[in-house]
Amino acid sequence: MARWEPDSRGRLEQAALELYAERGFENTTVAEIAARAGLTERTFFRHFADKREVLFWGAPALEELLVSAVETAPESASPIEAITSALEATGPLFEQRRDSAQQRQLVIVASRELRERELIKLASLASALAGALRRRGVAEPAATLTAEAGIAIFRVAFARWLSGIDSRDLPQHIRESLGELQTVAAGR
Amino acid sequence: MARWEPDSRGRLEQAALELYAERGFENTTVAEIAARAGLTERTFFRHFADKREVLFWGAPALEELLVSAVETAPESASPIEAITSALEATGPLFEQRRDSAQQRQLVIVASRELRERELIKLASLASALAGALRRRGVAEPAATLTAEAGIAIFRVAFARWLSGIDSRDLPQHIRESLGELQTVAAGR
DNA sequence: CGCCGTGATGGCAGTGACTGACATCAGTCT
DNA sequence: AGACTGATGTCAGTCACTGCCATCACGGCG
Repeated sequence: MARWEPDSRGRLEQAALELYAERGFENTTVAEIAARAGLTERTFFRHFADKREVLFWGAPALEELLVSAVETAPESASPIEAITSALEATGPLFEQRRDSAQQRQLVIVASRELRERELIKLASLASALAGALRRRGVAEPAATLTAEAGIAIFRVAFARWLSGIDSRDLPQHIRESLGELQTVAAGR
Repeated sequence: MARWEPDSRGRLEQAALELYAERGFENTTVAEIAARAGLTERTFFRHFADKREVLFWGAPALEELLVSAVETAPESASPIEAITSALEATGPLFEQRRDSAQQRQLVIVASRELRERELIKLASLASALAGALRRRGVAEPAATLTAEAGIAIFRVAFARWLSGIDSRDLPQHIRESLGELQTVAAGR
């Protein structure tokens, strides 16, 4: 028999999400999260750098997916097209877990500290995307501007998709937000 | 005679910037900042909500300036034009203090916590700009997308201006970044 | 003239996030 | 069997941040 229950990291993630949702991020202590997971505070900090990070374990995989999608986009695709199609490729990753994504988003928007953390994750994503564009031969500042525009598109599309304002799927929202951005950028 | 030296808030800002620059944000305690300003830790927290906020006292004025510039832009101006011209209007505000803006930016970039705080300030700016656009009759999601695009333009332009890569002034960099964004958005 | 309210500050105890050092011990390797 | 490893626990310590109460120059007011 194993010495400890398995998947302590997953139990910590689960416990943290539950508690943040129940009583809010600010009103939850790390000791409480650890207790619910049957562990101690010290162990929490061995798995996560801080109290916020426990909600963002998916970021590295998302970044990897996006970057490789940009890198494998057809040579002929324009920068904004490469970024947009990469964003669309994240559809399956989110569509399955719409409910949990929604709950997580509710928790994040309810806390300033968590919003800050989300923003820096998105900024890191933008920076990685800009790097991938540069590897495709896109010069600065076009690479950075395109990546930032892509993140803006994603933010708007993701929010609309989560709000369930209509029944379109995430890639459709992304495509539509791209169109909107192109319209406003053109000065219409 | 005054009971205390005047401008304790300003002294705290000054001391904090100096110490963050000298030994880094992480290696500076609030007690040290307060001591250099001839005050106590408790007083620091009466003036600033936390250790990061001391670097961002200019944000409300910037937001006010940008919002009123958007609101007073000519009726005929397109949304992106209204935002861009508002951003250009911040030129004088920064041009005078280029050196201190540069030092401040060095401090911010060196610390993850400070970068997070900067990002949420910019996001709050974007949200305020989107609100101003809506008051001009711009619908969602165009308002949000235009505001976010404007912030991206500003970030790129500001960084290039600070880097001193050439001798153009901030409004010129903003105008140029707008052009770049329009080019990449169009799919070129 | 003397009393009183006000506002900025200091002092102090307490909570909670996070860290470093060391101990424990089931399972594994040799 | 004995050494080794890796995940966990224990504990003390630092520091950000908060609540509460004390202090006291200043300005007004009777």
